[in-house]
Amino acid sequence: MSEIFKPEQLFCPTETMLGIIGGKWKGMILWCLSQRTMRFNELQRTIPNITQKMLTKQLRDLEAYDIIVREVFAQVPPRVEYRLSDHGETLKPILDDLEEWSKTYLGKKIEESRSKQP
Amino acid sequence: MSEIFKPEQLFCPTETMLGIIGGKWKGMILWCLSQRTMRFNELQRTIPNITQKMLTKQLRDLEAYDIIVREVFAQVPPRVEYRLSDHGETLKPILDDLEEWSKTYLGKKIEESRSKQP
DNA sequence: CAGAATCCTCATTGATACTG
DNA sequence: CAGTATCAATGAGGATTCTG
Repeated sequence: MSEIFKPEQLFCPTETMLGIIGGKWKGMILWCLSQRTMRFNELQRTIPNITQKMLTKQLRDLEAYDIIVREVFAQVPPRVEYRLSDHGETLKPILDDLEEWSKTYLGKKIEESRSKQP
Repeated sequence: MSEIFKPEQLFCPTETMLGIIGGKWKGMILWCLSQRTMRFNELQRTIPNITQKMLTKQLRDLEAYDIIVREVFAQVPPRVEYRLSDHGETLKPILDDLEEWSKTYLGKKIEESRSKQP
């Protein structure tokens, strides 16, 4: 997943997708940016425990995949905004579905564990 | 992702989801099993380069998440079949959407790279 | 056939300090 | 503010051997 484009490996579309949104942080970053445009520090404050290094790396990856857009404002102090690209926007319904499925899944799981230990 | 259930960390449904279908192999395994029930060796022959250890581990994970069902037939030689659980079945439309999105994404990417190097 | 057990490598992640 | 740079830890994934 570190090399951004390996056409030989792209025979499986689902794997491509998981390469893009997978990992520990990408889901949360995309969720944040699907709400609105955010600055670097906003993202870091919003996402618990993410380090600067990780946030930077994930943002660079997503940018390379054309999922997000990085806009630099030439001013002091520096200001960099991140937002979903057009590509990224098409991802939103998918992410919503994922969220919906997960909620249902977790709901059932919690129900099950409750009925076992009353 | 190694510990199967950490309720404290499950506040983010999307992350849960990615924990379930993420990783290098789960996508392919789920895709296979969404086609039909398969035996261990069938899966290994179908999925390129996966080792026994990895296949075993991923299958155990998916089983623990209640996404697939493992059925053992008491006979010699041993026979074990894997199939999607009811939970897993609800995942199919999502996987289809992921595949669809990825195809479109890859299509645009190939188009772009073609127009840059004619 | 369907694995379990062991040992190993290397990419991902993290902690910390520094900077234009 | 928005990053780099460096070093250290972790764990996913792999190679190989063995077994009921």
